[in-house]
Amino acid sequence: MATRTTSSPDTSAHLLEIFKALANPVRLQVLQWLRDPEANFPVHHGIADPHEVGVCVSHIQDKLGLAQSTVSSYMATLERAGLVISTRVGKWTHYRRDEERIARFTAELGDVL
Amino acid sequence: MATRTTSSPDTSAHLLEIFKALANPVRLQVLQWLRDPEANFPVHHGIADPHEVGVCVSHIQDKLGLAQSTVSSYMATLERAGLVISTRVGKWTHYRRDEERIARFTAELGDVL
DNA sequence: ATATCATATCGATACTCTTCGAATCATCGA
DNA sequence: TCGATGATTCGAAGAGTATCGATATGATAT
Repeated sequence: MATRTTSSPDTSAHLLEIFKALANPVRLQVLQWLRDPEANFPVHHGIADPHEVGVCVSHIQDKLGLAQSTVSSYMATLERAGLVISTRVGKWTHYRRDEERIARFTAELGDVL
Repeated sequence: MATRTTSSPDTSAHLLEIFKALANPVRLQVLQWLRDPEANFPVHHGIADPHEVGVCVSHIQDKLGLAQSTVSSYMATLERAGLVISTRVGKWTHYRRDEERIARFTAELGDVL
């Protein structure tokens, strides 16, 4: 039985926010990289597996080659859209995909689009 | 047997173009209105059913209350993204959803996102 | 406490998008 | 062919986004 843990009505405004977040090549790329953290990022300093906590901002920044402030702001945008979840472990902020909400988005998109 | 008529590989660039087209409240709204032309727009002057040809720009413009040039440009954006199809009947340009491509987009989004 | 490291926020600048009105193009009817 | 009507294209003003460097916050270790 798949109980819906996270609840949020996916309003039209929120739908728009998701599309805006995805309408940028860098953010879209990062989201896709995060599908397979081990394949796309170096392992983090002894921290548990990346599927748990995610990938820290510095690694994403290294791979993108953009300013740190830029990356931070992009990740915040993705988080506001509900596409990623941030977890702070010590001084590192890790981001991982919110698979549940992404799945719900792609699944229900046909009904609302 | 569902044969794929329209072929286009849905490249990452095209995916981005779709998201950009959808990342605007007006364009998103029009696309949703076009799901049910009869319910959302007045019937056009004797022309066949709106599912065939679609809705003409003037009707969309009336409903939106934006300048005609603006509406025209929005519809062109939606068309470039492959979300609508335009059909010229006399002096009227009609737009309807490209249901096949929209369906493919929503169906395959889970794989690519 | 303080120095240091990872992130986040702020302020500026360049670029893109939104939206308009005016000019142009296309089609129909007289 | 001419004038009217619908649509597209063009050029401009304002709003929003991308991106940076500088500064601020939060955490760790000394």
